Amino acid sequence: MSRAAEVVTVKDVPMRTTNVQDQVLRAALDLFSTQGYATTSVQEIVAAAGVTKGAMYHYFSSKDDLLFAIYDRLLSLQKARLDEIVARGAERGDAVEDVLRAVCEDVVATSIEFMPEGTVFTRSQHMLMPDRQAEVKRRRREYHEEFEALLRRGIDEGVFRGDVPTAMLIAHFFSDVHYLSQWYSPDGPLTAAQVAEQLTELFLRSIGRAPGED
Amino acid sequence: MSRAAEVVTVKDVPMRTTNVQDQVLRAALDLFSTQGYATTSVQEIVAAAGVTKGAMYHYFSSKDDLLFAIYDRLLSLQKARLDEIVARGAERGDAVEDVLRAVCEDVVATSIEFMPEGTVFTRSQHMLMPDRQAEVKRRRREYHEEFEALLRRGIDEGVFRGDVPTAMLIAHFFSDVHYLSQWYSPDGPLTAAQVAEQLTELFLRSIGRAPGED
DNA sequence: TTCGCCAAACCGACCAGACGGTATGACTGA
DNA sequence: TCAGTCATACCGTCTGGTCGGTTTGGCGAA
Repeated sequence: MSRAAEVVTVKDVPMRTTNVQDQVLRAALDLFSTQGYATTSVQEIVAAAGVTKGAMYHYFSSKDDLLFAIYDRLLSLQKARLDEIVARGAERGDAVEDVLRAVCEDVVATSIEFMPEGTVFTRSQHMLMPDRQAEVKRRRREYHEEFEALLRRGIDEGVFRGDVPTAMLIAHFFSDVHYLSQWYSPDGPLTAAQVAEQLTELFLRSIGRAPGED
Repeated sequence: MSRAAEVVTVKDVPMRTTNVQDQVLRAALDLFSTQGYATTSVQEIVAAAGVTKGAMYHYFSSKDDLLFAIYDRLLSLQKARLDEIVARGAERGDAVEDVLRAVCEDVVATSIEFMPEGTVFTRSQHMLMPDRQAEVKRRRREYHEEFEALLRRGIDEGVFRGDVPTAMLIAHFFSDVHYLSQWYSPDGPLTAAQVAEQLTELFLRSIGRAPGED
């Protein structure tokens, strides 16, 4: 992201520019997640954001750019959190199960917190320009590879089962993450933390070494 | 395969009408699944199907109608298969785990077979007209309720765990089903049957009664 | 303090084209 | 002749994007 990274924030100056970007992005996220990307017009976005089309096109080069900015923010955030949890686990010398549990619970909780982003992600990824789409795929793969390293370590140490391809285990877990927006509601009986804990527990149990396995 | 199962084929009659419908639906499915619903124009569909717009609008009332027809076919098919498997299990007196296993493996395998439909389903459900969308939701709920009945039976019989809400168990399983189109490729190393068996096994292990549970 | 100035921020009218959908009528087999 | 089937031409609407011009605010010079 960091499109507005170099905006110098002098005290007292209300930095209008960042505000416009924020408002537009917020409105775009809201509309994309409820109506879908293709059915939301730029006109609608700028109206909801309270700015004009001219202002929007001053900061974003295209409608596609808005979509990518949303992805970018989510991908960066989740990757940073993953890195941090893995690093902390390593320096503490935690058991691989505990690290994986922390990772899983965090990504579920974060995905709930950023559910609109997730909705847009699932529905509209194929609408991105091809190069942007490739970039998104690349960064997702990076994330999965770091996740897979944990799985492999657990398999090598004999705490996770080795009879199912890691690719399937990865898909098995991230399916839950991506599916959240299809069923979870914060108004329902379950808190985000409960969902995170229970889904993680289900996953960990399914990948645990089978009783009779060598 | 036999995707066009109930088409009545009168001898010698080239059944043009059904052909037009089929061709249009096939083309729509193909384009919707690769480009997305909103970004595919009616013009493209009829061109790919080798018919004209006039012909298409003779059989379908709107573009929305095409989308719904795709959903309708998939929902009907999977519901019918579920009903049949449950009924067969009941008359044979099979154990609930075995019935559930058969159901899970079948829905995974079927979802792989009809993956384009699944892709469209996931991406474009929110583009349907509100009443159609409600109809889709209603039929999905029906399906889930029948699935939930199996879970409840298993919980009552003490073979499935009772400490996680059934709603979450349902979501946990169907997340795998919906996520298939995001990662599975028939050209990859895994056959559909293998994926069905392994995902089902992962699910069944995660919902099995915990060792220390009462 | 005030003025002049300039770059960045922003405005909003405008465009070419594509869209979903329709009106009309020709063709065809019964 | 008549109902069903389809081709063709067309319509009004809306889209993402552009562009010439205007406003704004910070700042050096007077």
